[in-house]
Amino acid sequence: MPETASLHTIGAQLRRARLAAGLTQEQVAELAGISRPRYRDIETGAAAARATTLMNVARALGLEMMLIPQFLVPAVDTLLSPESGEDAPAFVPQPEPDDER
Amino acid sequence: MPETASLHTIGAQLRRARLAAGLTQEQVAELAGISRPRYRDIETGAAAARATTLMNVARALGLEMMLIPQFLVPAVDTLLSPESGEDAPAFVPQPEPDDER
DNA sequence: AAACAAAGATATGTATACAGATCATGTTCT
DNA sequence: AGAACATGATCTGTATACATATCTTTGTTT
Repeated sequence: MPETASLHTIGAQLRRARLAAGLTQEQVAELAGISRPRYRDIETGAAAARATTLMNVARALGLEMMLIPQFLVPAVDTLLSPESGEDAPAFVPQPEPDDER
Repeated sequence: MPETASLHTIGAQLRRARLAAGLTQEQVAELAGISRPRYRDIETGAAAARATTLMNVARALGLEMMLIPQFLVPAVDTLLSPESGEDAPAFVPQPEPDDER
């Protein structure tokens, strides 16, 4: 199963976002509502999460899972590449805010 | 767990993409390497797929799963809104309709 | 040094995503 | 009308995502 590559790619992205946010694995796991061993497996690419779990983890890290038409991927990558999340650390939304002000 | 809403949102997106591509559930299932009953459950939001399975299904439909920083979501949505169907079958998804049935 | 915190890792048990088979309910055609 | 096709739906069994507990390792701090 060459899906291992995808798992590793996702995991690396999560790890980068987590370190950028200054959070521990345990903190992200709790924010996402999963256990630390499970988050570790996801971040290291050792196991695949469910789509819903990945969405919760992503939100805990300030990311949103989206399905992008393939022909728009280069454009989206351009949006992503020049800048990363503002380096201002120290707070991350919770999974499923449910309400907006 | 109101993750049911997320499941239905994803499923509706897959269904729109599938119909726009003129594919049957069975064709998408085969392209994605899963069974038809499983694809049906995913498309109808009856069950959550694994992240890897969702990626395979998305690719079969010309979509790519991406993790987008939340502050960039509006910009990406703008990219998505004007066009989307690439060629043959003319069907243009609306900005965010509910569900069709 | 010891103490602590964060991450790596394994084991056991449960929930659920999967395959494959089967049957029913529409649709849309000659 | 039937026939072919697409979808909805349920069942049995297997693979794996999950929780929880425990232990080790590495890195940092006093």
